Amino acid sequence: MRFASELKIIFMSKDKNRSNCPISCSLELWGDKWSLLIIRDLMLAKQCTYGDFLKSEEKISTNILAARLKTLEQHMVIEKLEHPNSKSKVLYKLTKKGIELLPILVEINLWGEKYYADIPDKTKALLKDVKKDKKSFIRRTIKKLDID
Amino acid sequence: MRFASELKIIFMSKDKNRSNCPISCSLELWGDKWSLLIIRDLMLAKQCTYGDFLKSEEKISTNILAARLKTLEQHMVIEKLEHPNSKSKVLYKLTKKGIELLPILVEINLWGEKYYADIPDKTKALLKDVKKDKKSFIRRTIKKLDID
DNA sequence: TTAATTCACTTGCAAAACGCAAGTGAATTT
DNA sequence: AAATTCACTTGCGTTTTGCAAGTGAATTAA
Repeated sequence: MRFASELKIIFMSKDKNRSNCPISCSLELWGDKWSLLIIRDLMLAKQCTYGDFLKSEEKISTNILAARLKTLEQHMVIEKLEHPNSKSKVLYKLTKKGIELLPILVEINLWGEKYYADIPDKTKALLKDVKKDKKSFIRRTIKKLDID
Repeated sequence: MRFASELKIIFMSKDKNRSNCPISCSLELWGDKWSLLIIRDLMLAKQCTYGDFLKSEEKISTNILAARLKTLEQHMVIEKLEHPNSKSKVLYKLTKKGIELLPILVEINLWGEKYYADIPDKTKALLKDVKKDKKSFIRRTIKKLDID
């Protein structure tokens, strides 16, 4: 099935967009309940293994995780790296395109903080930092993520 | 069924969240391929009828639209108004909570503009304005949406 | 050196969500 | 009075999700 499924990607590359609206196009790629959580994990941890994602609080199921990782990789939002000291482990990290989703995640975080209760202390602390100087927070975080 | 379905909202209010992460909670509410397009339409048009949403380029199907409008209303992101000169029409508009999604939509728009081609001229013009002064754009747009 | 464990996935299957087309009843227009 | 518009609802086939169990390669433990 390897070859067949790769052909599928090349020739049937998920037909036409609904529209050229950048919001609509973006949602077609990562507009679901899981993709941005994967991105979030990578923003916080810089690099994650498959198992790391599974350990996250929201308990994504393994088949969904595999599917999301595949399409995010196909669309170059994330990339795979080989683990420095293990052939059986795989490292995932954000590409530049993925890192640039940070401002979106920041705004979602701020909105969510305003309308949901019992925000974890760790998140609160982070958002306090964000609110002190949003631009600087984003610049600093991107810098951290950018270095290999 | 009116009363029964309202009881359902009160007593069976869609059990537990996956986590208290504000991103995760936000995605549970509007993390799908359609909700933010409804919000987008309301940001641009200020008020929409049911039919207006159906006319949007992305062609949401009517049952999905009805479902999304219901949950967005239940969570007080949008509200219904009676149409000034027709009993058969319904007007939808954003609440304060909904209006405050604007920064998220702006960032999605900017990201999407960067990574997708053939962005409509109207959107390009809007984003040019955004990039000139993001804060001012958001302030002005919120002001416009706020006035009844 | 072999057996157990870990790792990144895949597979099967039931349940839920989606997408399309057609239908409904009240309000409005012709 | 009849036709049309309006905001939905309903039915139904297809797709996606979520859960549990399985797979094979790599690593660790015995």
